[in-house]
Amino acid sequence: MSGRTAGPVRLLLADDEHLIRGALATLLSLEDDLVIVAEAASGPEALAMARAHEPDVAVLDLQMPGADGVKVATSLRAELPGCRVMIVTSHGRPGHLKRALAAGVRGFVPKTVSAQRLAEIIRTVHAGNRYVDPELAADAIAAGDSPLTAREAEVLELAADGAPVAEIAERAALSQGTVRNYLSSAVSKLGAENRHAAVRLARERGWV
Amino acid sequence: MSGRTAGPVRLLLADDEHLIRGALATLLSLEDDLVIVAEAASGPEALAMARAHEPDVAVLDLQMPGADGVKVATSLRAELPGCRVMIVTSHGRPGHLKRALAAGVRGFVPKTVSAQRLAEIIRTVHAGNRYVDPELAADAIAAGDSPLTAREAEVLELAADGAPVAEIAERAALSQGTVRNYLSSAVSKLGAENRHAAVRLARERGWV
DNA sequence: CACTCCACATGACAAATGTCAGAGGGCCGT
DNA sequence: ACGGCCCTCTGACATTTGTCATGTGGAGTG
Repeated sequence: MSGRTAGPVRLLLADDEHLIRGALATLLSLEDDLVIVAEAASGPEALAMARAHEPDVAVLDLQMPGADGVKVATSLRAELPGCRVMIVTSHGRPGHLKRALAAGVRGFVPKTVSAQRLAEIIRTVHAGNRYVDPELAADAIAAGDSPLTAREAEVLELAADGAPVAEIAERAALSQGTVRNYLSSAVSKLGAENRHAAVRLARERGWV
Repeated sequence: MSGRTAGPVRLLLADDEHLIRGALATLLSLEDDLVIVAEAASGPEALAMARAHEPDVAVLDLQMPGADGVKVATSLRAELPGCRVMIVTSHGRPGHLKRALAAGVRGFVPKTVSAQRLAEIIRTVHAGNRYVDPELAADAIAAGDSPLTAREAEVLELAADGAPVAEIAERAALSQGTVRNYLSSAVSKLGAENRHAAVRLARERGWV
């Protein structure tokens, strides 16, 4: 019993880029067994549309205003367990994949695939299977697990926008010395030159 | 005499995201007066395709592997003066617009427009007019001109990836003291807290 | 229970960075 | 020719980081 037993797969399409979303909607509609029942241009809108139309599969862009694809996926998972969620993205950072999988996403594909291929993957996901782009999966595996402790990651994240230690300490409710220690250990664990390089590395690997 | 006097507008479509490019190609083909004569997935490929097919209008994505849209536009301008170039982008930073216009780009639109609208804009550009998304234009105007001197901008750029002063000094062939002075004045001109915030600001406004 | 992580802290020191003042030379416009 | 920018440099100083040693206390595990 995967969604409806017969009939077309009912899709929700969410992407803030009208051009892409419209084009995609047209192309996917060409497939006999796929029908777009709703479109959205932002995270919250996607959520609302999903509630209203209860699609079989939600195809979400990763980066949207309001709430990103993963956040939407998390909410969807709770509210509409019958709705499979898949994410389509331009920038395939390993971290996004990890977060997405943790949020119960069933499909994760880069926008470099063809519409044909996407349609196939939608069917795969609808059938109850999972699909992850092999390339992205390989990256994620190569990146491995974060060597950072929770606090180190938190402090590193607060340091991301170039804030001085004093501000980080305040925002994390830590002493400045502690912040510097965490930063220092994070930097050395990542083998980075300084905190900024460390932030970049951690971002690339999805550890923040 | 703009391109061919009659007949359909011959288009080159360049975008590294197969999904988008394919979808776009299909949608634009629906317009009677537009025909896609070539597609490309990278900067160099776009250039090669343009040489081979001499399209009337080249629709380029801003971010592509190999060479970004603006670089391609610059080359195209030199090699195929008859080919109008327009840029389509997801991320509309004012700086990109400025660079694009300087490279002789005739149209600059965000991917949030509809395909219908894009088709109209393609016609506008083909007719010899220019088109710039009003929103992006407003941002660019609001950002104004850079208050940074050439050197300040250069040093700030070298500082962008978190390199230490010593390295910046070496790469710019300046003394460390000079580098710190430039950095300092750039930071104060931009009203930033530190060099990193300054880099971010300058990037946003297209001053680097 | 001992052992090992982790969170959190302090204090001290070296290195990097930010800020000032000053100073010479070049280019441009009036 | 003069004043006004910009480029370049130096030296000195305060502040901010990065690094290290070291300590306490809690949580989890063998």
